[in-house]
Amino acid sequence: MTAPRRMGTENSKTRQVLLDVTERLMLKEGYASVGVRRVAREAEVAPALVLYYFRTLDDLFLAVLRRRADQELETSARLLDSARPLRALWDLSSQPGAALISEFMALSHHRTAIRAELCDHAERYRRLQVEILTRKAAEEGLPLPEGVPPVALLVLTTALARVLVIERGMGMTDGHAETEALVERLLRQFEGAPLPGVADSRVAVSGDGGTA
Amino acid sequence: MTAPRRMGTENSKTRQVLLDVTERLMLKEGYASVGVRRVAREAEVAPALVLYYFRTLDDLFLAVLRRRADQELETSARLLDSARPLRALWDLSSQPGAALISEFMALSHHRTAIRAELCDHAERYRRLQVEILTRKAAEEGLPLPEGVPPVALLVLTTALARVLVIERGMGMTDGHAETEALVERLLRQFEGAPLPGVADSRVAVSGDGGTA
DNA sequence: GTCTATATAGTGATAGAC
DNA sequence: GTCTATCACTATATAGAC
Repeated sequence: MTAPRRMGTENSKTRQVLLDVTERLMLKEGYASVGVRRVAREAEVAPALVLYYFRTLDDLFLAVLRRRADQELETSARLLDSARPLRALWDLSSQPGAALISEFMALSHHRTAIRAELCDHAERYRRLQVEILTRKAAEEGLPLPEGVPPVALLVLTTALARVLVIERGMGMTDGHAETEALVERLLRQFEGAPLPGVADSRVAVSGDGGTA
Repeated sequence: MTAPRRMGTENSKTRQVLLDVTERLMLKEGYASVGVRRVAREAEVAPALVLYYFRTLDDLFLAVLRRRADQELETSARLLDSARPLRALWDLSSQPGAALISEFMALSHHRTAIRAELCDHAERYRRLQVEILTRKAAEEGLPLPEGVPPVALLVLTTALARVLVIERGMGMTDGHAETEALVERLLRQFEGAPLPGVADSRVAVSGDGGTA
């Protein structure tokens, strides 16, 4: 029954710096480069201070994940609720920072506490997006392809963007230009699509963009 | 000028076991779970034996990567050269073992020797597939969508399959059924597509599959 | 709130016996 | 070909001074 260890407050500036440093480190050098000493060095504080704000390394990772998850939920909700939700989703998922979630996926292989949090976030994130897309599809003229469930469109879009971001970060660019051109063409088709119910509101993957 | 350290031969059975163990470990618990002692324990040998076959841990990772890369090149070349190359590609990329490359991508963030090898493999892999797909598209009746560069089709297919494999491995299945149904529908369309040049050989993402 | 010092356990890698 | 023993280093985490 020893006294509980002391711990820093949530709104400390140092705490934010530690979160920033960890996030940057994960993106640049991968989760394995994150350690008490390394984070402390980058933040220019003593190693013990890291464990003053975060009891364990897992807590540090979890805090970074939660902050990012909240931010993603907020940003995506705002952007998706626009005139061009699909393009917004594509742009959002194509940001370099989107690679952070992939890093957490890799990390979660051997940190089970993180897997739970990550699965939870992914589920909430996807459901929120489906809800917004579906609502917009019902309410407005809807720039969305018919016959494709919003959730499938969501998975496809985010998956493709995510892989491109990761490959780009590794210096792989083979086929990216062609793929991005294809996405751009599809997005334009959705955005320029006529009202639902019209015959050629379908989305042709091939073709010159018109109905010939 | 000390004598070089001793080292095992390429075709040793123990060596193969160590490679198997490492690959399995990476898939199940992530690259961070791979260590000299852990691999030795799983293979039921002494830790020093791992470093007898692989001078450093990097060498072990590289050997696993190279074996997998060679195997992927061979398998994909064989499968892609079939009547339904796209479906073959999809099935191949959807195997659980495909997650290994993702794990190496994460690992390569802080092991530069691995990044080079991985980029090299990815480039050769993609080019081989493009070459086969393009050749088949030219030679045969071609079950391929027009207006979409083979390389873009390749990136799209492998990216989507990869993300689904990873998510499945984490227990996330949200939207997978709908996405797989969409892929299945597209694959069927390609396979059942008439000869190129015909008006409706285009690929409709929406619609009931016919030209209505 | 931040530090120094340290406990305890882990790591990759090496030398040399069998 | 496989082992035991060990070196040098790093890891997370804790205790307690300032």
